[in-house]
Amino acid sequence: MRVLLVEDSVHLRQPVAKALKASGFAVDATGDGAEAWQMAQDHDYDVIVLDIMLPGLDGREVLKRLRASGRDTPVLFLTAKDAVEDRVAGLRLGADDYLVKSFAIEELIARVEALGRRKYEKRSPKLTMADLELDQSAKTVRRGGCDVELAPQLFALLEYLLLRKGQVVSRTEIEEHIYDEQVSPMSNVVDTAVCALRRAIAVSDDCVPLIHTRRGMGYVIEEPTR
Amino acid sequence: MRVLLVEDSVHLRQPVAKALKASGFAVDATGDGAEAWQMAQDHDYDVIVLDIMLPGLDGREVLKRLRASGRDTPVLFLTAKDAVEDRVAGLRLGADDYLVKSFAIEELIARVEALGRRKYEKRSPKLTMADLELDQSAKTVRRGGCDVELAPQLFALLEYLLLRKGQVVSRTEIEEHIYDEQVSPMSNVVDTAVCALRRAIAVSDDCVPLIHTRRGMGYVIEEPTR
DNA sequence: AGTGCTTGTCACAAATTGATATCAATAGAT
DNA sequence: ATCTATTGATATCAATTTGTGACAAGCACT
Repeated sequence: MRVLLVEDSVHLRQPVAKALKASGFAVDATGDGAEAWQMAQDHDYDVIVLDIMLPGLDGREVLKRLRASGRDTPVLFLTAKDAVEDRVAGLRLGADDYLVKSFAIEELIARVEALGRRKYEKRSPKLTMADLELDQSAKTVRRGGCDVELAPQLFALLEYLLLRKGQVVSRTEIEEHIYDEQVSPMSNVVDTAVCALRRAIAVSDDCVPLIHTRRGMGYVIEEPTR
Repeated sequence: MRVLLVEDSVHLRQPVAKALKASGFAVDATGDGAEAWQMAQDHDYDVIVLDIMLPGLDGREVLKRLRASGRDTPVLFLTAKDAVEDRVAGLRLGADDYLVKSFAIEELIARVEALGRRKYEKRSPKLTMADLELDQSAKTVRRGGCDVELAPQLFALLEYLLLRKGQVVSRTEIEEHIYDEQVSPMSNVVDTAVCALRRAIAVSDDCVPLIHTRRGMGYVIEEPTR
């Protein structure tokens, strides 16, 4: 999942970005409203964390433009004040959630996770398919009763595939959701990651393969009905 | 929109129910956890507002059961205390939002509306014809409940034919849409592709042919009405 | 109407091209 | 120091292309 973090105070932005990354998100961060708007146009983020008070463009304005351009990316507002009318106004503008500053970082994480899930219409933090089970909040994976340890990136990949199970996911889409900005173009990171993930979730010899290749299109994770 | 309100304190339940009704929601209210669970099973609510502290079943427990039974109804938690770990736990259980008691009623309304709206905003683009179904974004095709795997070019061809269903499409048009620019003039790529596509979507022996040739003109994809 | 000619269409197989899997080595992070 | 991520090279595999022959439909001429 890829998150855009917009917050002008470096003292807040840095630790938050770090914590989000530690939770397995790909994070792009900026402190400038106009730049944020630009980035949001360039990429379809899974969640946007948006400070209201910003240099350049105001957070509200960024949200307004975003909605006007038809994007329905979940947005979490960061508000300095606790005034009710502010929150209500934010929600009516199309924000999905807000936090009052002085929040605990773990709470922000939990909310960003919840919003991310919502984008894919999943309401439970557990993703399953056949004998495979992934718990988004506990960050654990089991296959047929066997615990599987996945490196963060592989976990993120599996999570993304599961969120879109049954759908063919292109390399580009994977790249954009799993990795943040610095991705070198002509690289086979995705291939390699898929290869590693396949091996990792093949817990026993008689394991049905779940991740299928659609040549020229991408990958699908699908029930082995066939 | 139908809302289930679960809150044991009558002093809170009554005015909230009234306000929700005034905003145009159909409201069912109860103060008992077990009863709430029962009601949630009987009816597929658009939003559930759930107090954590409840007689009978605990709010958390209700949510857990709800998710376990596969319901993905949006849930808004009402928490008495402002303890961070409580909120985090709730969100991790699959709640979509929460409010700390002492909230303003208009804020609750705004949030319930936001949650309810979401449910009806999703749709994946699908092209269909007879028992054939093509999902453009998932890049999947089904024929009469059977998954069909199509190579990229065949997929593109079928997509194009479906976009122009009922119309006769010339070879040249197909060439121009499916193949970028350069195709050697005297080539039968299109014929070959159509042939392959016909075979691919003939999933069973008693399949009506959908792609018809118009001699000297091109191809049409049409309902077998005739 | 029937016969043969012509042209458009279909189906197959072989060849080409291009995409993908996997490995091993390096760079980076914890 | 160990684990993880990234890269590039290579072997493998599958989709697409191309060429060929058979086939069917339309046409003209008898």
